Amino acid sequence: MKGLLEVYKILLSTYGKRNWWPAQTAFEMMVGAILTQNTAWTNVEKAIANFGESLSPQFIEAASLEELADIIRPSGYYNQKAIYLKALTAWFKKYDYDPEKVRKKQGQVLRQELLEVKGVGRETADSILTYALDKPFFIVDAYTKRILSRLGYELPTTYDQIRLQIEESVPKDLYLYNEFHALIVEHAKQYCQKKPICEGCPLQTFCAKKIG
DNA sequence: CGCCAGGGCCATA
DNA sequence: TATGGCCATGGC
Repeated sequence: MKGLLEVYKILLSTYGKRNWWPAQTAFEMMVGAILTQNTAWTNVEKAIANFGESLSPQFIEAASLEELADIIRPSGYYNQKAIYLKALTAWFKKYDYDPEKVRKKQGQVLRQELLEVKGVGRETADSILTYALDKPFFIVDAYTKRILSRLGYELPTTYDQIRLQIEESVPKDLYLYNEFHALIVEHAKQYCQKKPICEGCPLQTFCAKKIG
């Protein structure tokens, strides 16, 4: 994907450093990654707020599925996500709920482990790896595919093919992956919703160049 | 009222 | 491997 780094630079100069992901702790980040699946972040915020002071792996381990579902109700799919949070927490317990212990393992190994957790698919795994565990894997979400497609890039069919192509096109750097994805989300929210807003779009020139 | 949001699971062919 | 149904709330 030629010119992808240029896209990153334009977005960075336009929106500035994002300093993502909005979470206080690694565990809160992981919880947010589950709750935001196909869900508006504003609803996730309500669910997070409902935990109050008890957003901890210990609380989720002890809580019943019914209690959990009731707390996370605003985030939608609450019955499924309650199960997912339990599964994620059970995985985390193997590391004594200690993010530093998790980070001692290799990224590829952790990715496999995460994909075996019910409710953690590729995008969620890569989000957790990049934003909570310091293991760089480029996150391919709906926004990423939409923007790249509109810029004129031909995208492969599977998630990992797209991810690998992107990773081959930019320096393999945790900080860059972190910022780039955050910038993509910010840009998409402003200009790349279902109905595109090309007026004032900072990628307009680049976009026109690729599409013609 | 209908559409959609920072997906993933499962069954099916 | 690739579709399709399903899950569910809140904002617009």
